Amino acid sequence: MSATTAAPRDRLLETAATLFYAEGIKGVGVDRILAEAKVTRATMYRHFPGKEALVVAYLEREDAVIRGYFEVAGAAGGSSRNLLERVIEGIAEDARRYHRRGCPFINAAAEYPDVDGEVRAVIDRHRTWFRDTLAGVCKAADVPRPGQVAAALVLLRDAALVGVYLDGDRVTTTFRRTARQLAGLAT
Amino acid sequence: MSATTAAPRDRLLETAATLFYAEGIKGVGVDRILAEAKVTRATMYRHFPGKEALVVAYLEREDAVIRGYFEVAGAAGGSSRNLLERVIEGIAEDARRYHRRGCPFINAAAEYPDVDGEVRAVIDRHRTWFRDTLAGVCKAADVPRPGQVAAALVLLRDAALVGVYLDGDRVTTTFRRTARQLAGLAT
DNA sequence: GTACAGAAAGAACGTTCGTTCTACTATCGA
DNA sequence: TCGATAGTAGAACGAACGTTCTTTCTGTAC
Repeated sequence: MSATTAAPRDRLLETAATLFYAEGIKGVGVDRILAEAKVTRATMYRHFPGKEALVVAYLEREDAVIRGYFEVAGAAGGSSRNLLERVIEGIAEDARRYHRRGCPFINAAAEYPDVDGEVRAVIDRHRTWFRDTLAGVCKAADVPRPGQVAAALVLLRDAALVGVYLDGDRVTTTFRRTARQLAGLAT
Repeated sequence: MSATTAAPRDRLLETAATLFYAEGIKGVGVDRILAEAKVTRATMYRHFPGKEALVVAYLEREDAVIRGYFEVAGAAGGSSRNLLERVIEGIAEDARRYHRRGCPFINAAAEYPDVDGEVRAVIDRHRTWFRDTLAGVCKAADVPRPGQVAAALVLLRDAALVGVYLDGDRVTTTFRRTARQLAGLAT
């Protein structure tokens, strides 16, 4: 079972995602992706209209993974209050372990200023979903002013991801403490 | 008095700063900067060793502006508690009015993954200064646990800048409310 | 067996990238 | 007046960019 066992399209997306996240999008050329994915140019352009489509697919994949986290956490049972606790803990752990280079969506937005582009549309969809989902969790947990708290938690998650990247792990402590305080959880 | 009155170096930096912030760094070529600044290639390479030096100068300029804000606010007098209030208000206003495309440093970091590069060094210096300065303000204002509060305020400021860019002005309300609450100010 | 689709391989397109270079001109202090 | 300095103007560099193309191979379904 060689490294090229997976389907070309999957290798392409996997490689692109890794490189885009680690080195920035404009900083990674198509040639580089093709070489590391061991996929030829023609194959890539059969699966994706161009580089930007690859970027969109990368972000949509990222979005799907995060939605998956929430589905698993929601299905796991436990009280609503406990779910809120696990969400906060999950964000901190995710930042510390899997997103040491910051938030893929925030990073991509830095490189794509055009509000009307497809890239920004994906980012927008993800953020809207996240904000709404978090508000639902807060409401279910009987948090006073759930909308306000959810909005603040969204801010804090952005900050936690940026903070781990630029300032190191210690911000996760600040994130946990601040988030729990806002949500009215035991400190 | 034509548009090219200012010294070439100043025009260069002004133009580069505007373009880098508005469109991202890797997305803006040297040719573009030269054309809009009405400066020739040779002149640019006389003042700056290369594009990266222009990026560093852009970020250092941004850093200097923000330090200037704090100097003015500090010299203006008023109680320490009032200074803390003005700092929070200043961050919100700055995000809403002058940084609608997010934080220049966070955006630049998204495009420069190399921790050892000069770009990341400038970013690091800025963030360290900001964190320390904010801790000093909190301490002077007799905020309980000033270190913790300052750390949380840094997180919130990152989030406010990102939030205004990607979600719109309404996050400044969340920022103000959350920041004031953490700092123990009247809501 | 034949036909067809997907993938591999690689040449080539024109454009832009950052950078270097030469040559000419304007300014200003020594 | 001379010579250094800084700016203008524009050609040119090799490399990388994203994209398109033709050709060959290899399965698999009819």
